[in-house]
Amino acid sequence: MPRPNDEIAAVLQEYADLMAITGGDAFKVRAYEKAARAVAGYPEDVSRLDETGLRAIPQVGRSIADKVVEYLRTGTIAAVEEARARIPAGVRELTAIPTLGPKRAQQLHERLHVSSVAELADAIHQGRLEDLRGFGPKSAENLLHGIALLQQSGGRVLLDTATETAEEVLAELSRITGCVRCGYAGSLRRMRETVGDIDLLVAAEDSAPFMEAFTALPHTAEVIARGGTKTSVRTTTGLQLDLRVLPPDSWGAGLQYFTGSKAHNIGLRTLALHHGLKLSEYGLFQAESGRPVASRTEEEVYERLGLPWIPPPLREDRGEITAGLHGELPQPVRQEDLRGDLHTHTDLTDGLAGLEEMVAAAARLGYSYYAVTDHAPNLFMQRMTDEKMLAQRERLRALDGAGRGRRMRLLHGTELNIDPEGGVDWPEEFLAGFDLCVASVHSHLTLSRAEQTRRLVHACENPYVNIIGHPTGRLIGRRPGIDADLDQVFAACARTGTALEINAQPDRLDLRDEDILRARRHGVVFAVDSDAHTIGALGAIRYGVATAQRGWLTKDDVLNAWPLTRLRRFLLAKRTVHA
DNA sequence: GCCGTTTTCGGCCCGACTGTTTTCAGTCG
Repeated sequence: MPRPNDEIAAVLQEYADLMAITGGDAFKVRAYEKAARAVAGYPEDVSRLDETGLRAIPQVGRSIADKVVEYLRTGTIAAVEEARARIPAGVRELTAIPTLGPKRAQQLHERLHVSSVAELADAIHQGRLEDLRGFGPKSAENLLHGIALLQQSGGRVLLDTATETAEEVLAELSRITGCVRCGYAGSLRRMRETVGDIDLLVAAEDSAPFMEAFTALPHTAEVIARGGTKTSVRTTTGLQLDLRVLPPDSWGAGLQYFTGSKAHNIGLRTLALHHGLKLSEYGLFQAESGRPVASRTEEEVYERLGLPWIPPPLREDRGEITAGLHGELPQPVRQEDLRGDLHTHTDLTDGLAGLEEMVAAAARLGYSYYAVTDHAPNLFMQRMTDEKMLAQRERLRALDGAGRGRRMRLLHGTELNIDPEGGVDWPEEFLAGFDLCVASVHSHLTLSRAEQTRRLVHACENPYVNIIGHPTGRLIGRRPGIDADLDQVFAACARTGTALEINAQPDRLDLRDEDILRARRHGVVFAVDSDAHTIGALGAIRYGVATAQRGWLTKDDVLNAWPLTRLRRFLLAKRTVHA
């Protein structure tokens, strides 16, 4: 189940959507949307706030605070119920169809009594759209197409897929004569966990050759829109790519604008207005004279607004503008800050590469230490035994000793399984032989919230458990993750000196950014781990780093960015307190 | 409905593209 903040945010968003469909005041609609976002991202549990506390949330005023109180008290909001009674849920679902927004969804509902995606498809096939003003043959075609796409997928792809596609296309575009600069923007540059479409930017005097090449790429399955500054295509895998070509002088402003997020940009524009400036994708201008002020680089644009350059993963309107104005923006952890990887596998369990191969690959990444953490025996299909684990330790120690000339030190660890009661695989005497232990939930994913919370807290209290691996167990787009009171878990981590993992595998990214932000407020430290089962998967660490950045973590918050001596002190401290 | 270094009233980001329009509304990002 979602935490109360998400649940309330969803209700507010639904109300906003329903209001938009009924043609309510657009500013009021936006007010509810903004409030929904603010509630979702608010670090405190909204269900524990009173009216005064609620009104301290940005964008929440008297009216919305009243509605939240009403929801918390009764589980429902009368105004939302009224709106629901007027607009069937299916009509709201219609707006998920690309090219169909609230206005046209409402028309379809009013005039054709369409109230679901399926009914819309029927209506189109029966030709009932034809006598509806504003809906021509092209609209009918686009809607059918959109419905098909909607049914095919959620539309969003994982970060690695998006990154790879973007890099391939950019490699093509960068080869075209006249390409001054190119890069990707949008949610991909902000490194959101999933990407709905990819925004590509090119700086060039003449856009034509780029638009031409873009529509002719092998990736391109269909051209959605084509113009002088923007062209959109859909790839063979159904992903939408948008290409914008900008004058080279506008590169910085364009990159800034198209990187977003939308909410971040609204904040910047508002700030610009206070400075008597106007910000668009073409640059920063004097509001009155229209005289250009800055546009060539992002740094320049931010500087003229009185801000330091804000790293894209932070541009989510989570307070980064205010922090920047006050000189309180964190220096986010970078991939080059990582000195090691603390959760990896070999072919002793379910990894695909041998110990020596994984170690060699890690050494090539320039790490100064590296932990091997194969699965423990309670994950029965891995057939782990004490003997196998001890034999691996001997091999690893030999490898570590043999590498005296090399810099990278090896740590022997394991990935323990947290059982339903919070216990782990081995007794403490055996655990004491490891340099570090990761402990993860692999089974019993449907226990109650109270049970999941208790088991994680109990695992934290084990003096040999150093890191909680992929804390929620979610698989993006496939599995929601366990239902636990994460704030209680975070508090337990902070209290016991247990780190939380940011698992870098693109289908996990667990913890996720918003939970990291909350955990950080509890004083938790983190480990950004690849959880690699293959040599190639070691490189996924970049997505973990991005997720850590989105959670505002500095290198001081991340234990595998620490020198080995400090890391060892952290690992041993927990055992020492216990002893 | 929210908000306040121009404001307690009157604003609220803004430009591009599409499709259906003969001048613009809707959608999107």
